[in-house]
This record gives sequence, structure tokens and C-alpha cells, in this order.
Amino acid sequence: MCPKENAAQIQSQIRALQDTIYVIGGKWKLPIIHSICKGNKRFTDIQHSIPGITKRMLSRSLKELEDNKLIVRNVDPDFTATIEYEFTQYALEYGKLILDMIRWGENHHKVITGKGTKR
Amino acid sequence: MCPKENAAQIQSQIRALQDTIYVIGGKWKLPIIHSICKGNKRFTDIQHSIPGITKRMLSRSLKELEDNKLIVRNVDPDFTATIEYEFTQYALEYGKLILDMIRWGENHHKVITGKGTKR
DNA sequence: CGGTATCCTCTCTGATACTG
DNA sequence: CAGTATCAGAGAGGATACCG
Repeated sequence: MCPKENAAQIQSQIRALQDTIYVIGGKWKLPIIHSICKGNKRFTDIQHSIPGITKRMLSRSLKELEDNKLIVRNVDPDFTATIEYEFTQYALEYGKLILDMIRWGENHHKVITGKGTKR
Repeated sequence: MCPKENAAQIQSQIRALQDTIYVIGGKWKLPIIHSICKGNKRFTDIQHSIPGITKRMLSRSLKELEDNKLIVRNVDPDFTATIEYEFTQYALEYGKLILDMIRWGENHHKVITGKGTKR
């Protein structure tokens, strides 16, 4: 598991890993990703699909996801300034990793609660 | 990317994913995992191998990793109460996912800084 | 050596009101 | 509709001192 690289390279790997976690970390990023995944594209639609989220947190989280190029914000000025959020191709490539993380998390839950098959 | 399951199941998947992130999230978990990976087993050795960490945070983080069964705490009462931390077999199975996350994080860094091949 | 206890700070999140 | 501004609370993390 532990690669045999020099110290500087490993520090950079740890940072890479922390970045990976940061991008989808926090309280709302994953529910938002899921909501867009389900077909919601507009700010208010996304907000209503996630119980408990405020405009403030939705706005901030969308901006961070956009900064990380996982979603794009499309403004259509012709049709009364409709704004839509969509996944980037890049985000779709992230999908497999997310599914792996889900699988690990589900198994982990069983392990911790003592109903697991492993350990 | 988005599975076609019912709502309750998806909520549980999102929770599973948030758990996955939480287990290795925070400021010190990954450096600690790396330090043990490199062969450090004792509290003080781990502490000295991670610049800036305090006893308090090391203690808390080790306890959380132990609660999540990624490491075990072995007390040897015969030899002046030596205490050693080690990975569980379970943690080693986590390794592949961590490597995938590192790879994504490294590529992500290139994408965000504009030097990436993707996007 | 391997921790705990206490206090403090700083960031993240929530509530609410306002805006083009 | 799609946000921004402001303020307040909760929680993560840091500094330091103490303990078996």
C-alpha cells in the first residue's frame, strides 16, 4: 500500500489526496452532486430537492464545484436569463471513483456496526 | 454515473460516501496513515515524523482511526508498557481506493491549474 | 513515554433580511 | 429567480500545562 517514493513526492501525494477529499467534502456537496445527477438543473429546483439546505450554502457550494470544474453554470440571456447547472465531462470521469467510495463506505458501515463479513 | 435506485437507497449511499470521506478527513488523518505506513509504530515516533502535529491532535486522530478499525493499538505490558500502532488487514484493503483517490487528486491539480490534458 | 484537561481562536454553517 | 450581506452559534483545531 505504501509507495516507495521520496519524501517530497509523498508530501505532494498527501496533498493530492486531501484535495480529492476537499472537493466533495463538507455537508452539502454530495447531496448537490446527486441532485444534479437526478436531472435538476436550476437553482431553485436543486434547493427544493435537498431538504434543509439554505440559499447561502447552495450558492457557496455550487461556486466551489464550479471552481473545481465539476459543474458548469450556463446563463441563457435570450430566455429571461435562465441559469442552468450541468456536469462537466470531467465530473463524469470522477463518477467511477465516487462509486468505489460508496462501495467502501457501505461495507465500512457494516464493519463498524459489527455486521460485516470482513476483519 | 447516477444509479437508478429509489430515494431511500440513494440517501443511504450518500451517507456511506460521507462516511468514507469522514474516516480519512480532517487535517491529520492522512499524514498519520502515511507515517504508520512508513514503519512508525510508537506514539512519539509518529509525532516526530509529522511536523506541526500536537500530542492532542495525534491522540484524538489515532483514537478515531482505531474506532474505525483502520489501526490497532497494541499494549505490551511485559516490556515497560510499550504501545504500538499498526494497520489492520481491513485498512490494507482500503489501500487501493486511497491510491485511486491520489491519482484523481494529482490529475485534478493539473486540471485546475490549467496544465491538464483533460477537460 | 503516552497521553488528558483546559482554554482560546478561527472556520464552517445556519438564520434572516435584502437585491437586481 | 438567483442570488448577496450580515450576524450568531457550533465545532475543528491549536497552545499550554498537568498526570501516571
